[in-house]
Amino acid sequence: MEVTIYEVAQRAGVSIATVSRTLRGTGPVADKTRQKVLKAVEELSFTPSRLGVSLAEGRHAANGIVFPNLAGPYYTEVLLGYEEVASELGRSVLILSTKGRSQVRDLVKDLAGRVDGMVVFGQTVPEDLVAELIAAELPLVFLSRDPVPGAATLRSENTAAATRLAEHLRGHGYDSYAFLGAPYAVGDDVSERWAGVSAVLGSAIEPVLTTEYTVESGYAAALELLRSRHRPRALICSDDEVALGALLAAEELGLAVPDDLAVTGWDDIMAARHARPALTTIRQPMRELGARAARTLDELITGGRAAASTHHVLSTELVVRSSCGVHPLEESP
Amino acid sequence: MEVTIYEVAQRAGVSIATVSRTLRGTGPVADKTRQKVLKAVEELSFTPSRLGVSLAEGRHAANGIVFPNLAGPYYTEVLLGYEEVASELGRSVLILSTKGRSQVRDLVKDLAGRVDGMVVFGQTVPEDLVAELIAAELPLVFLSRDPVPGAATLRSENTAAATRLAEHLRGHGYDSYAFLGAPYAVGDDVSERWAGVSAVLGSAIEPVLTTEYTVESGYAAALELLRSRHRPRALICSDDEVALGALLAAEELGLAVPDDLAVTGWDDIMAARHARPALTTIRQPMRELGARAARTLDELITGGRAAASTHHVLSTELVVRSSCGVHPLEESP
DNA sequence: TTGTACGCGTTATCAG
DNA sequence: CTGATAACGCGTACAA
Repeated sequence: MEVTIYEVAQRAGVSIATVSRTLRGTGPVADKTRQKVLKAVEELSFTPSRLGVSLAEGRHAANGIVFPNLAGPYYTEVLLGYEEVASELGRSVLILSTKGRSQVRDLVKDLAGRVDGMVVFGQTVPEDLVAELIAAELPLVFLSRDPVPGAATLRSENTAAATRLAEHLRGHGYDSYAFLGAPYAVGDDVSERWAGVSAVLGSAIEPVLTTEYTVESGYAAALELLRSRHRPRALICSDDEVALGALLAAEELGLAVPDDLAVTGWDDIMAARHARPALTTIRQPMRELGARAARTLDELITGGRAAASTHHVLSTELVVRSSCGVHPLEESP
Repeated sequence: MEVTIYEVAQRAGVSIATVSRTLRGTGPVADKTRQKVLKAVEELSFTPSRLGVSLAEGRHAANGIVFPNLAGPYYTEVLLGYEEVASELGRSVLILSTKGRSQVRDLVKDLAGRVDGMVVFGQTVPEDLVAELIAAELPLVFLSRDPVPGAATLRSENTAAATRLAEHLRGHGYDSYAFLGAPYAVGDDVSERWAGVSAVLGSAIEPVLTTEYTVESGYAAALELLRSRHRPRALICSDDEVALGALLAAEELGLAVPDDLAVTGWDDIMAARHARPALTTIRQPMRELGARAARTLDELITGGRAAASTHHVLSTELVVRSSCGVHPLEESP
């Protein structure tokens, strides 16, 4: 098997306590003794068992993060920011994607048993399980959901941005709109976006459902919509991938964007900038979201329950490109 | 703290052995006893400590995966395929990105201590550490690197695809080429791609270095190259993101693609399809790469050393779109 | 400065 | 069918 601390102790002619002290720098060790120990460690290439350490220390030195879905740029950008900070803070990161999984409960509980705390995207874990985890006092940071007592939450601003976007489009003079998005739950990002745009556009906009937030489903939904009798003049999509699908559908139908049809997205993923026409969208600080979540979680774990009631909202930015219409003056790369 | 098996045993009026047997279904338990135990478990909402289980079982039921970088669609697509399969096989997944980290050795060793095996992208871990891990008999699957004795390897086909691509471009009649890619090491993907294209194009192609594989560095390198006196007629980029950057540079210089300049990428990420002109590229089965890696690793862990010498190469596909030139007949979405 | 012995939470062997 | 008890690998009071 693996070499244990006992073998090291024996070889160095000391007790395991001395080996532990030497390696961790806790407590005093005579210089000469230290040398013997380090020599034995070197010769046996000893590495303390993570399991043993965790069991004794009573902590995992690891965090988890739960996504609805690992496909697409949005979540992976958040993950990037998260992993970077978590790793910097000396914590390993475990991931779990719930997409298409039947045993979500078990998977989440298993994950919970492997970490000192975790970040959870809204709408990925059933509410009763959420309550269970909070009751167990597991440090928790939720992303993109309404505040929960006993856990920190973090999200990007949606409603005000949606308002700005809607007003911008109205400024182009369009008279009919559609909002393209999959079924959304109360308190999630998309419901907030809908609230923002519908507040401005009123009865001029109507919601249209896609099956999911992917290029394919955006394409399919847009195709059907654009072929219908009441084709809207502008399409506000709930995320960039849906918008890219809409662009594809427009192209297939021979509709010019933005002249025949305006299209906007949300998130500002890489492809948004490279699409032609380039996509007008709302930029979300995805990496920052992940990074902040990692820091907040760390505070929750180390600092105790103090930070448990922090609820932050990161600001977003309207990025005007060309898919929403022609702009004589403004232009943003 | 947490509720332990002892409390359950006490409450049920049995020994911890009986609790364990009941919960795991190992060994016989009288029906009546079982009921008592399950009741106690329910009332205390007991969940066995993962640490205790792992220590006793001698396994983590977790795997790791090491990336050079979590940014960009390529690695995250691989991760997606990996996580899906690993999770299905009942293994948690730990991730580690080495990009910009100073203590890679320590991070990798720590990860190694938390898992039953791991997947490692080539060029992320120093060779001596690789040897160390193999010597420790840790099950290992390498991605995109030359075979290593003692570990399985898996990669996408590069050279033949590069040859096909080069021949296709030559068919367009171009006379001068540049290959855009960051410094590459022997045995990595990009060196194989260069080998393939240079074998066909000979002295008509010359390598140009970017600083990394990103849109930004592709843009910068292309800008400089395209402004030089000997502007090539075609740009073979080592990956799609570099190619997207090149497209941006061409646009800025007023060069029409493909009429003034042909551009090709590699990987077929989402943005490749949505760029205008749409990018001709080599499609790599990224998800499949991750999925296969997870399965191979599982075999290594469970099946013993049998599969340790498997070396698979997944096939790739030339995707002809419009950025490489006008095609009277062929066209592929 | 060093060593002993116990605790951490399971699983599994071996008597009964 | 059930119960002690020995691992598993380490950290650390406490004693020396």
